[in-house]
Amino acid sequence: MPRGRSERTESRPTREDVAKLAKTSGTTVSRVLSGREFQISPEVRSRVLKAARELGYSPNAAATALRSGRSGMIGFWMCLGYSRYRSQVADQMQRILSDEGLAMAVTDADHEYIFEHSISRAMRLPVDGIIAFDAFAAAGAFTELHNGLPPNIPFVSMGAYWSPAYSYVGIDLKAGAEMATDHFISLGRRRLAYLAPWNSGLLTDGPRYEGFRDRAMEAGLEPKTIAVESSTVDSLEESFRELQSSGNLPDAIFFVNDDLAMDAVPALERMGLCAGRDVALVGFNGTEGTERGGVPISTVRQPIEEMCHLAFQFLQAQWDDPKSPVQQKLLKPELIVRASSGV
Amino acid sequence: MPRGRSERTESRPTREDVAKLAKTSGTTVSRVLSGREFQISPEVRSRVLKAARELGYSPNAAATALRSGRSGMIGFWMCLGYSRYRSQVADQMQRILSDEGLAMAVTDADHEYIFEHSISRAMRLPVDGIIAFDAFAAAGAFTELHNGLPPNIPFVSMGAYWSPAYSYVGIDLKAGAEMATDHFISLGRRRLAYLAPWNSGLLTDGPRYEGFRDRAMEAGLEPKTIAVESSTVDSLEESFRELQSSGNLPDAIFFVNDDLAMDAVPALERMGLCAGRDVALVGFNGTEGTERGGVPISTVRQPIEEMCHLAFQFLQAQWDDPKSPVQQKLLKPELIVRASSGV
DNA sequence: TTGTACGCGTTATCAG
DNA sequence: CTGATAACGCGTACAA
Repeated sequence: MPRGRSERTESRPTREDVAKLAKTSGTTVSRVLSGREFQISPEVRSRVLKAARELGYSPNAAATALRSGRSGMIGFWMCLGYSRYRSQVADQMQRILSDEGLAMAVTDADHEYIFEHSISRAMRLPVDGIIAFDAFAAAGAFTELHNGLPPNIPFVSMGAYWSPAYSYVGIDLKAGAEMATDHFISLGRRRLAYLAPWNSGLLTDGPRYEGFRDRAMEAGLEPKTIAVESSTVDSLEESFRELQSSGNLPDAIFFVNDDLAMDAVPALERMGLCAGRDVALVGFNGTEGTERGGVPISTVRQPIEEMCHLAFQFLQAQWDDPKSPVQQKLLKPELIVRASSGV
Repeated sequence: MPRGRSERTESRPTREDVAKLAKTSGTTVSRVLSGREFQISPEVRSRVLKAARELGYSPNAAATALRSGRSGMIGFWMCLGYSRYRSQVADQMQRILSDEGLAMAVTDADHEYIFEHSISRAMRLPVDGIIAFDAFAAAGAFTELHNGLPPNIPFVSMGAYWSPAYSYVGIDLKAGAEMATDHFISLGRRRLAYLAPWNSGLLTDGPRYEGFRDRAMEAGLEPKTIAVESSTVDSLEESFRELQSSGNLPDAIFFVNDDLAMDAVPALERMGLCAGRDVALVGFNGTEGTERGGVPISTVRQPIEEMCHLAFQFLQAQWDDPKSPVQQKLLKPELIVRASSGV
């Protein structure tokens, strides 16, 4: 279907095209389509609506954002990639923003070393604010970019990483790891291990490892680590069998995330071992699904809802008063004890 | 809200602010920061750079997009949410776009019934093109929105759903399901079942189910279905045990996705059964990870790379010539036979 | 090599 | 209720 009889080229129709077709002014077109309750005569309104449909008109987002100064979009920086936890967080944030009439644009917070590039790409989006979730270098890169100045766009980071220069809702992962480790110790477990994928960079580094290591050592125990190849039942089984054959299978394992802990149950079963009895397991994140199952998984639950709500509040504070001081809060996770750590 | 006259408020610095501080013109500022190779005297260049840093200036994305007509952003509509497959597709697309100097903004393609709302939210972003992946109602809603006109913004859908009115790279899921089913039959399996989560809407509907059902019936077999509660080992085990106790355990199961198939292996083991021997398994999507493992999973592999590359090419075609005809291609998946379907 | 001037498509203000 | 008109911040032809 060819475009209407106007002399326009094949480019996108503008407000004025609609106005001409509806025999009215551009202003009126905007008013009708704005959604807000203006006083418009029914005839004009319907003419505008008809013309807009006919031309397939939709407002130019860039122009709207430029003129109004707001886009109704929040940039959400996170690592795309397979994780139940991330998925839940994104979902929760989406829900909060949606309730506020805001939309969420997710941009990939790549890997650390190309973050500078990544950040400039993400900046190509007109957003009213930015929330960075578990984005390692986000806060740092942002600091770098603004050279110590307050950011010219509301920015909040949340999750595992943050920069002292900006608002954040952090999670005290180390405290979580300590809880899990203390839990093992109080249960009388003596051969503790911390398990993470070998290539995650989290095996012998980061707050989870540190919390585990410190508490284990304080208790006079050796803080062993287990590197796995990937997040699969088979990979776990392989690692466990190796340890078993060398007589080094732990009696308690703290996992870097719940997905691994959940897969460990069938892995142990294949070896004739019982999670909770032979080996105590504690996962991390408090992912949905850990509670269901033949062996419900003990886990260190992240306060996802609180984190997201707070992050949004911190953003709102910056809207209300651009020169308000940074707001920073460190949340503690919560240990949830279930069958997998021994009855 | 006081609009700054000559005296700036606390709002974001503009090009002119930088120009003033660097004692030059806005044009020069743009030229220096544009990245392109303009002839600028070293002194002026460094003054501009310094001033920009000092003010924490970054160009207004909306203004840039409005003026240039391009944002360098591609809107990627997909369902956020836990799935290895989706994750891989997003990653692949991100890579392709990144290589082209483009950025990707992911917006959640919600649930079907609120898609109209969802689409208008996504439209608030100035993007140079839109790729919709496995977004059920995207194509339909787009059609609705444009009332049969060519979309005023390059649009391509890819994956399981599409609209005949627009460019798409579809995947023939039904053909994939047929391959899997034929495979079972050729192996001599007679008690076939198709397994999906009960709440996915895919259990007795959609091309996967249809392909399975048709081929099973053509072979004179009863096309049974298995509804599971969730994607966990435990949930699968429960379903299997129920079937077993009523003497209805199939000897071949076709899964709606690989994640479920992978979890089925340990679930069967818990029951003393062996995947591949007692029950043949075929997954769906060809997810990374299916090939590794004690029992490598047979799967119907989606041509992720080809799909993404083609979708991008179709987008490019619309940039090169906005009135180019729609391009549509249906890709066939590929059956990959591994141990899980019986040696 | 640098600067001036215009307009991208929209929203907001202010007259009628 | 409706319609001119002035920005919003930037890219770029054109002039100097």
